[in-house]
Amino acid sequence: MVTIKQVAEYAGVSVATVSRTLNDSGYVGKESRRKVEEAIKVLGYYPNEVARSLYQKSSKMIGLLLPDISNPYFPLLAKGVEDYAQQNGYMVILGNVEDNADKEDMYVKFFSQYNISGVLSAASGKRKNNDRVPYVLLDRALEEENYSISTDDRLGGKLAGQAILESRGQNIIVMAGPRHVSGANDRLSGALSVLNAAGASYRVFETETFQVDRAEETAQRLFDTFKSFDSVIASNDVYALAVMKEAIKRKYRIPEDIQIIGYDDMLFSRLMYPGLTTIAQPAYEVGFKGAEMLVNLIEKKVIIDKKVKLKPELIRRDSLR
Amino acid sequence: MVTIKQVAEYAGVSVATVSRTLNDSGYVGKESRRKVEEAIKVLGYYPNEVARSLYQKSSKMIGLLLPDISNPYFPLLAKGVEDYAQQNGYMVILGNVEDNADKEDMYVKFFSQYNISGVLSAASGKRKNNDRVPYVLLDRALEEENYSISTDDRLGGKLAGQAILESRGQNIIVMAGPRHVSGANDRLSGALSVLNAAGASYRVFETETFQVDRAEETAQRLFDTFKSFDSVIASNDVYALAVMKEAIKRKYRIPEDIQIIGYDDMLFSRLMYPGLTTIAQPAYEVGFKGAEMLVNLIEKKVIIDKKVKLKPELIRRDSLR
DNA sequence: ACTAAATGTGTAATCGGTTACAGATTGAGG
DNA sequence: CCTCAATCTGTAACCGATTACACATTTAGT
Repeated sequence: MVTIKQVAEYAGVSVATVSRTLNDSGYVGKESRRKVEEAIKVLGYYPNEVARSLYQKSSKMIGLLLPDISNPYFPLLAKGVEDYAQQNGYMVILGNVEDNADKEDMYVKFFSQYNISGVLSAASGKRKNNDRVPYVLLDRALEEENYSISTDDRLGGKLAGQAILESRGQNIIVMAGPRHVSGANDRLSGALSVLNAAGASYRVFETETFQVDRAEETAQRLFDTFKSFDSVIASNDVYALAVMKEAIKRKYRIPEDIQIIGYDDMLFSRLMYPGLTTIAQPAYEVGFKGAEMLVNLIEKKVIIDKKVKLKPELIRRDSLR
Repeated sequence: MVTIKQVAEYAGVSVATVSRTLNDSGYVGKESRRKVEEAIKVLGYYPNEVARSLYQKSSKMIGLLLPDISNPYFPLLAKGVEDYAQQNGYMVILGNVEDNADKEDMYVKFFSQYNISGVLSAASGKRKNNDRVPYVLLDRALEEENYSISTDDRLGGKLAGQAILESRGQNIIVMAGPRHVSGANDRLSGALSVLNAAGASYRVFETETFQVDRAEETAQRLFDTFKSFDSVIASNDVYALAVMKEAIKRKYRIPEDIQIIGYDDMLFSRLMYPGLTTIAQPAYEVGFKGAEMLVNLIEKKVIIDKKVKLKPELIRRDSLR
């Protein structure tokens, strides 16, 4: 690796001058600048970020904490983060924390060992942000006064409820996601508020997990528990799919006999037959805007909103009448 | 942040002694060790990796280059990498390179600026590995003599071909993935070898991309191009799904009229109705073993196989007769 | 022409670790 | 009791950058 010292030597100036040229800081004479630029080009020099970040006590890296990369929602979010970061000269460090507070702590410690300049967290943990590092919450707006980007899940729930009402759902099953996921509660309460206002008749089906492997079994249980219903508001697309599969297996027609609405809009939701009507969450945008907010925080720019809520959107396909 | 200097001071020894205690290197007296450990505990000290890596010219970070995180195959792979890394004290830096050689170069440069100790790449680019950093290829075993972990795609293709033959495919369409993806070629040639050996009649349908948004359109084109066929070997699960959807839309029954086999085994493949029979790729394992190989390379342990090929597996569900 | 401000440059300290080297102490063997 | 090796420990150099400070040289203003 070529160092600043070698550049200085080649250019016939001191390392300070090279550094000033690199960072456009302080005064640098015309001729010196030319010689330094020449040397940099000839030697193919680029600065060592480790040395830089040792002195600055901060590197151009941001940490991204995810509860589960294999859940299809998060890769999209990660892509948004990565795109913004990359465009602004930051690197993303990935941490898969699996709803495990210890793992989360471990990562936060790791991060600080590497002088990471900020953290983006979609993980559940309520960190007491005693470390001075900028922290932005993704998709988990807690009550406290921290920065966050999230989807308006209550609105999403309302949208789903409205869509079902508009397509004349009479006998509705509302699947409630796990209680400990705050977004799931908001969706439920949003949906119920609309249903209640319209005086519709519905029943709530509790599911205790978002785990994919349990989806099929849960769908079976739903059909076994409730005899007759004509509409299902699923807690997410994976469950919607499982319900759809079970419905078709049991010879119901979709949407004629049973209509279904999902939540998330995963890529396969439109590849189903019939296409799944669902509430799209702007996962990519959550990631992108989260990264933007974090970088602004790091670079101490003004931030208008501490808490940004993005709007979900109804995607009409064929699983509603 | 508490530094080694403060620890030394508190313990009443020199920084060298603290460092020796931390790294179990050189001689450290019993009493000194005790005092240092005490001080570390009291002060809550943990070493700054940036400083360490500046001197060592290598950090405990590995770079992971992915062509597209939003493609559902890669998150699983990433999880495998992340799990192994985390268990062995390494951090993972994510780079989404999108089949873009410039972006890949940019990342490799980024990585070297951060003294990254190794790179795991699932990206297409054939890097002239002139940098001395350990490099392991994931799922892209090139001819050259570099390290790699990949799936035996030829075998996967054969498995698919055999499965179709066993379920009495008469008139087979084989979808060829993009030519520039080496794995896609291997699958194709594997499938064809089996089909040829059996003297089966088939036609090859070329697709030029693995992009998800093009899947539906491609499936329509397939049906428009070929009048009659009873079996499809799809280039991956997304395409298999799109073909299934189009088939159902056109009132074909699956698997009675048309049977379909996919490739990858994505999570939604079993949530379809009918469940998609497919060739499962051990994505998680590719990631995990790749990380293992890389870490062994970094730590200069002996490596038995430079090129590891993992076996794909047939997952029987309901889309074959 | 004379002073003050603006500009240009190099030396050395600093960031927080690791380690070569030297000097001190202890212990074993003769 | 002496010698030599083994064991401990501290000082200082080093990793590759940034920057405070001192000093030199221009430039501007009167």
